[in-house]
Amino acid sequence: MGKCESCIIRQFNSLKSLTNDELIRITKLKTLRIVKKGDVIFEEGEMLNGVYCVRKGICKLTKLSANGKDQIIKLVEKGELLGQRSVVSDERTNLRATAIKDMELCFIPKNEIIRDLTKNSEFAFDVLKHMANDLKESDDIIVNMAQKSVRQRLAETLININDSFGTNPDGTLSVLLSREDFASIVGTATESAIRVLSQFKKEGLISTIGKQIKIEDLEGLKRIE
Amino acid sequence: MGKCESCIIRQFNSLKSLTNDELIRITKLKTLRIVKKGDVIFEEGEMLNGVYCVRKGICKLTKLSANGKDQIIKLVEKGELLGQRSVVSDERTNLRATAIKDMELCFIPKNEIIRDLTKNSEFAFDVLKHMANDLKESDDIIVNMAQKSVRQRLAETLININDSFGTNPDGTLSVLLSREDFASIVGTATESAIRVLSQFKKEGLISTIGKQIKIEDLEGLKRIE
DNA sequence: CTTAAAACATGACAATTATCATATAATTTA
DNA sequence: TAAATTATATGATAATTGTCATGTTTTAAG
Repeated sequence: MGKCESCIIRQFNSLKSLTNDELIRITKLKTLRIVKKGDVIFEEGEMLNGVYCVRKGICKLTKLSANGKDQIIKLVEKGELLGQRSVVSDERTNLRATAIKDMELCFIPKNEIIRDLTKNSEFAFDVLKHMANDLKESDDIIVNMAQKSVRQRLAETLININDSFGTNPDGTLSVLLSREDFASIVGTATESAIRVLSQFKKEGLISTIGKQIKIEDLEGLKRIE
Repeated sequence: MGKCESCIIRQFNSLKSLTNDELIRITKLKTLRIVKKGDVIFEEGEMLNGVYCVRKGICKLTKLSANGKDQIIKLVEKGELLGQRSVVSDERTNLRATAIKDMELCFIPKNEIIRDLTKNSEFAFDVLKHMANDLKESDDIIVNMAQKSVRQRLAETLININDSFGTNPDGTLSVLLSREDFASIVGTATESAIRVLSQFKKEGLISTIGKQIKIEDLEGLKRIE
């Protein structure tokens, strides 16, 4: 297993604010976890004993609604931290994390993170900034959920995935989601999501190769308001 | 103007983690701001030069949607801090703050807050905890918006306001909101909010005295699923 | 390769919610 | 106090979205 000091991944998250000594400590304490597509990394309501640093892959954070449906709150990709909120609050997780692609995760024990948070205010400040950004994004999602149509939300979801995760060589979105996942991001019935995607296809905004989606008219999608 | 060291309000927010020296510095730098019901404390997109500590009153945080409607994201009451997110991120505000009752706010300059955040890791950690909690609440709201009906959301809103802010001596909710405000919390048309409230009234779940609302059957409201 | 299971797709219809119109009550202003 | 404005209320109707049924395609398992 590699050393945190020389790991590039940490440049993308708050761990970049740790000192060399702190990184050396973490290198000794961290454990690697390999997770396959579809596997659950942690359940909603679980007590987390640390945070995960995502080395490879992508996962979804979901919350089970009272009506039995899952709502996807966020997609987390390589470079991001997973579980900080629960560790910071010293509470059980409020979300479930499920791998969307095969993943490699570095698990860093809670005690070490807490220690660094209280000792290294630059690190604490950086984690704070990241959480502030998450909060802003969540607020935006609330407004979208409350004020926009399924059609608008789905168009934005496609645009966001395209922007954040990019495309494969053939132009299809690199993150492969099921229609149910799309419905779960947008907060609608699976059938409704399928229907709107079919509509987009008819309008020439997207094309599909199997369940892969390719954006054909990004500007057109943006124009859906 | 009073001294921060002896102010009770700060026990309710992160300022309680400041040292006595830091509080004395803040006392000298802070300014009092009096705001009347309906007044805007800061606009969406404004650059904030500090944070507000709410000494008295309540305000709403709203975001303007693309369709021109305001969405209420959060109600902030006495004891809470206002504007930390923007100050921490060093970004313009993403929300507008409007007083719902007459308010008294202590304004603490940004530099001082940033200084304390970087010097005092206990303070930084505490602000972090508060933001983690805000984030969790926002995630819950997303799920509610996405998965529950207007009727359910409005029932929950009444319950939350009752729990968080309590009632007047006559039993009516102590926070007086317009029907438009309710619609803006729930994310629906004003007419729809009015209709559902009328329905609740017919069902004996609430009663109204003018625009004041009194919860008559809390358990009944909770049963709406 | 064949079969079973899961995911995708679409029609028909019901339920929810938005919009527009209009009326009444409450509040503010002149 | 009267007039004007704003907030509340409700009906009628349209638009959106959900649910159930059913068929097809894709994927996984044996």
